[in-house]
Amino acid sequence: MDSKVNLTPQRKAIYDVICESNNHPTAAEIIENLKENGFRFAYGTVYNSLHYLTEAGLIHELKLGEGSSRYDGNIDEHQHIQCEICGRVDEVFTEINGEWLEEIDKETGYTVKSHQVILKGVCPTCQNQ
Amino acid sequence: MDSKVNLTPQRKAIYDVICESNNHPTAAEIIENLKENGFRFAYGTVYNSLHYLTEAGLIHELKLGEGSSRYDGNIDEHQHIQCEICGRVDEVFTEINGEWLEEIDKETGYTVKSHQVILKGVCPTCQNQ
DNA sequence: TTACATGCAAAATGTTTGCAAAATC
DNA sequence: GATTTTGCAAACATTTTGCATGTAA
Repeated sequence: MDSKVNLTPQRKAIYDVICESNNHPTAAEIIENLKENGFRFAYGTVYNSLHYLTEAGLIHELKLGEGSSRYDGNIDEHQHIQCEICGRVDEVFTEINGEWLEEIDKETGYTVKSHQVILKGVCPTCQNQ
Repeated sequence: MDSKVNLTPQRKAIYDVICESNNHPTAAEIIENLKENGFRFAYGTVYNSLHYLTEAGLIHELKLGEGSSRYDGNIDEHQHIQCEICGRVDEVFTEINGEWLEEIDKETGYTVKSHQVILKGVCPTCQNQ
């Protein structure tokens, strides 16, 4: 299916920024980053591309409740933790217990399709301050 | 500490709407609901009051990644599940495994302070359709 | 009187949309 | 030449802010 993905120069540049960033950038951060690299795309183009890349499954859109979405180039199943102090977002790969989801199914009557865990805490760097 | 909460008529009306709603209303829904009850507060006042009530610990603000916040009058520790089809939000009381959080601590180096789980699925009503 | 609350409108924020121009197949 | 993508600006929705007015200890 990857063969069908139409990676225009703009989309590629945006995708690269997301993958090279280690901090789940927001759209605004992506645009800023692009400027530093000499690109200057319109907001519309960036959001367009982000939607396209998300649709294509190359990136994930993270809505952590901050107002602006963040974007993640790692498409493996994982969760996120955000530092309350500096705001950085890191990956969490320890998976949630499957039994827990079954419990929810029973408790709520819902057919559970997906889950997103947003953890908050203090990152190692901020702990040393 | 509750004795210090200053429940003005506006705040009380807003609080009542949230508690009486069984569907975690958004600010817009709260305003609409207030209108039906004959109140007509300014947007600023409603947001002001929602912040106050959140600060006071009477309600919780839910950010489920929809663009707009929802508000919840149930302040017991619990999570939420949202129907992908009709959008309604229900409570989930089955708690997450404590060991899981300790794992995260070890894996990430973060001091985990809180966690929010957002489940998506299909509610019983929508399943029958 | 002093502090806090309200109403209103304007501003800020993040995102989406419409459309003409450009690029691609 | 048809389809898709881009760039830009305007529109949009939600939330926040500033300030004058009003209310309560």
